[in-house]
Amino acid sequence: MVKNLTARDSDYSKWYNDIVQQADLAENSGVRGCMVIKPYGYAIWEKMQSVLDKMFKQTGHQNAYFPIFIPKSYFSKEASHVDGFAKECAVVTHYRLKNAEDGSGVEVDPTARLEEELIVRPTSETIIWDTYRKWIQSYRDLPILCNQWANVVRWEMRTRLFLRTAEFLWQEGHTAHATEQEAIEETKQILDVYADFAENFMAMPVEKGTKTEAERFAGAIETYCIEALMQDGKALQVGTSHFLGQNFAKAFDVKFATKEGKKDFVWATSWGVSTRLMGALIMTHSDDNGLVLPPKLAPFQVVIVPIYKGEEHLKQISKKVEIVQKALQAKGITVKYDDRDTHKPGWKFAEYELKGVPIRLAIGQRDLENGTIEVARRDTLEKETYQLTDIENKVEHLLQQIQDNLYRKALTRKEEKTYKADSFEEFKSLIETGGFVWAHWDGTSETEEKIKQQTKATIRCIPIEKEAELGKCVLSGKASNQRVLFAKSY
RNA sequence: CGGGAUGUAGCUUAGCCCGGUUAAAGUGCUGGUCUGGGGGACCAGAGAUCGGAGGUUCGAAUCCUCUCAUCCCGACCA
Repeated sequence: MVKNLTARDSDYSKWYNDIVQQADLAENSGVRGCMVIKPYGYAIWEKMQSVLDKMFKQTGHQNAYFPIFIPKSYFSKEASHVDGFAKECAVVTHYRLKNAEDGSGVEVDPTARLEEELIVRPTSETIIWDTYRKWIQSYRDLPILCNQWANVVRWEMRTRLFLRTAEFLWQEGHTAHATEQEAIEETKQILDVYADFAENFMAMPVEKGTKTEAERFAGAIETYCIEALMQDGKALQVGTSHFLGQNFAKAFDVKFATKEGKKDFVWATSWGVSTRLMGALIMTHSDDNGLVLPPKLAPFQVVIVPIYKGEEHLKQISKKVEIVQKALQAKGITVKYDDRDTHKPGWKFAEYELKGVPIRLAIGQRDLENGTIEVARRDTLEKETYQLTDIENKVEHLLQQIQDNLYRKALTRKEEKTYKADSFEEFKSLIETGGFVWAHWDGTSETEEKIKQQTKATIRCIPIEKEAELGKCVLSGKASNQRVLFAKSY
């Protein structure tokens, strides 16, 4: 029987869950709010990691690793940081189990209580700045440019696979600088790296900007972000880069001797992207037939399906396939040849479509006779028969075309769903429709909050390249010199 | 934490209101035959202490009580 995906139009979030499960990306686990990332899903994450990791290294960063546990006392040192995370921290209180006396299994040994409780990291600023204090004495020790790939835990009430889970995987960069200017530049540089990655690898257009005070990272002076628009018209924050000022340096007493021999606090940044990118990737390109992957992030870019009758016939085809496969691999194209006899061609076609493989090649008797191969592209679902000659160049070209086409489609969709509103009535109805709405805002948290209460829309970001435009706040009517980006968000 | 709902085969569910043979179906799984250019057909099989505990009854998946778990809505959420 046909596995049926829920259609996007009938129930978007069910469609999303169906894709995650049926494309073998992830599933819920025995632990509430925590997911199992399955091999195929993890392979996509590994692709993302390897691209980003290269980008971080090219910009001078090094990887390191800091502990998953943070002493409670460290956590208390930066006041707003505590406020931001306290409500969703998992806490380790004991270090030993024992057999229950009634034989019902194991229980926590009450005599093994930790003297100081440990927080499972929701983010690592505190433990890292406690460490940086020891690393930094002089301006000569700066800058420090570290990144870590790690898991973090935030005890969320409502979770969704990839988009919001209690445990998730991410990278967190933590840098230390001698000057404010340098730290701000670092923050912006990383934002550019994220935007570059989103657009050129994920084929996902983003808006760059800064967060309002209400949406800012707990402990940051300024939070920069990239925001993407999903197919259902809701925004998703996909990356953040924070200028932390001297907040953590002061909280952890990290000072350095300047060239002039004076003491000053160190300037800091932190930045991260997480497995939420997987959710963004799914919701940006996929359709009612399943996942659609941009070639640059697909675990394998091409799948080859043989169509045959009997073992002898398969051998003949496999010989031909081997030649094609080698030619493609020589081009650096990743190929999977699925010659399993346990599944039929039709089944395989549907399966790889569901899994978003960019190009499918099929080869059968007809092709053996004609020296051809069938080429199907996932993004448009078009099928064409190509001559085998020079197939590797044709496929290489097609992969690039698919990558470009996905970006163009996503960009068009984003532009179509981006509006300007000049009255509150207009604003409300556009927000209701779904999409990005540019509107004037008077700059106060009160207005921001009122708008949120009335429309559920939040300010996603304040654009960086400021297009000065005088206007009046869409709610209060007070003067404003710039539009900001509103949307309902995940 | 407030409101609502659901637990029956690996998965999705029927049966429950109105108690009565051996708990039903689809899908998935195993074996076989035919098949093979878009999730194939047929045949034969395996698979469930009906979430758990207690109670009512001659008899409980079904009724009652308690309990556990999960899901949805709200609140909360860089």
